[in-house]
Amino acid sequence: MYEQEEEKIRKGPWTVQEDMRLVNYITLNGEGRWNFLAKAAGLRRSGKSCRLRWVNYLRPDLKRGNITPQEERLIIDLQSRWGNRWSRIAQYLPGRTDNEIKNHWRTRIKRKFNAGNRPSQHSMCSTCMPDQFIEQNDGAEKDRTPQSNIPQNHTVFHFDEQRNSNGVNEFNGNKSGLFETLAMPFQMESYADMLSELHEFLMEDGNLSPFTEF
DNA sequence: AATTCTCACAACCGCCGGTAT
DNA sequence: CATACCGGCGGTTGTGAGAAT
Repeated sequence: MYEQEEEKIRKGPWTVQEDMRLVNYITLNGEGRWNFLAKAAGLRRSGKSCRLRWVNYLRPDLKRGNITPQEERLIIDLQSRWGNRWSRIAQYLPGRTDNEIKNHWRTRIKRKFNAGNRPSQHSMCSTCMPDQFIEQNDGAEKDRTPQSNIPQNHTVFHFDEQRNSNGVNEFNGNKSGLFETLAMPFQMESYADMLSELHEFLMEDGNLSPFTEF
């Protein structure tokens, strides 16, 4: 009875323990094979759910902080070109996820449009999105490797870091998840630091490993 | 102070295409 | 070739937080 309940796939918000388990497992073993990963990490989650949590929230290369005006203009331009191809659009905004862009579009940009403030289409082409750049990447559409065909030194990717009034990089406080709810007193400069602190914590704690039940 | 409304976003769902068997 | 499985995508929903009343 209870054991059957235990076996059920969990849904809903992720707990700190689940986040830690997932981060720890992927850091040690890499991502992919999500269904296997979910079981191997001892998570009572679907592979899909694990992938989503990692891709949209826990990935180390995510850019945290508000969408900048430059990024917003890029989103508007790319959306006008390609429609709701969010994953494709996300490839041109390093550190941003398709989910994040989609949410931003729906909740902010679209509302602005509905209010009659729609900017002219391709409004940023001449400044931030040279045709040469567009064409180059259109031509490489089949190459689905994110960022693999993005010119490293192109100005369009030189977005400023989101900084707060103290000039410190903003680590956006999301409503739920590892960063806000961790009880540990992390003083982190970057996600990499957080990961190493997390690993230290896991090793010291001794109660949590990817293979122990909780 | 209490209630209602609005907004933002994390997470789920269903579908589709690619790959393995 | 047929089927099953998996991962990725876009659409949608649920919910917490803050603002407005």
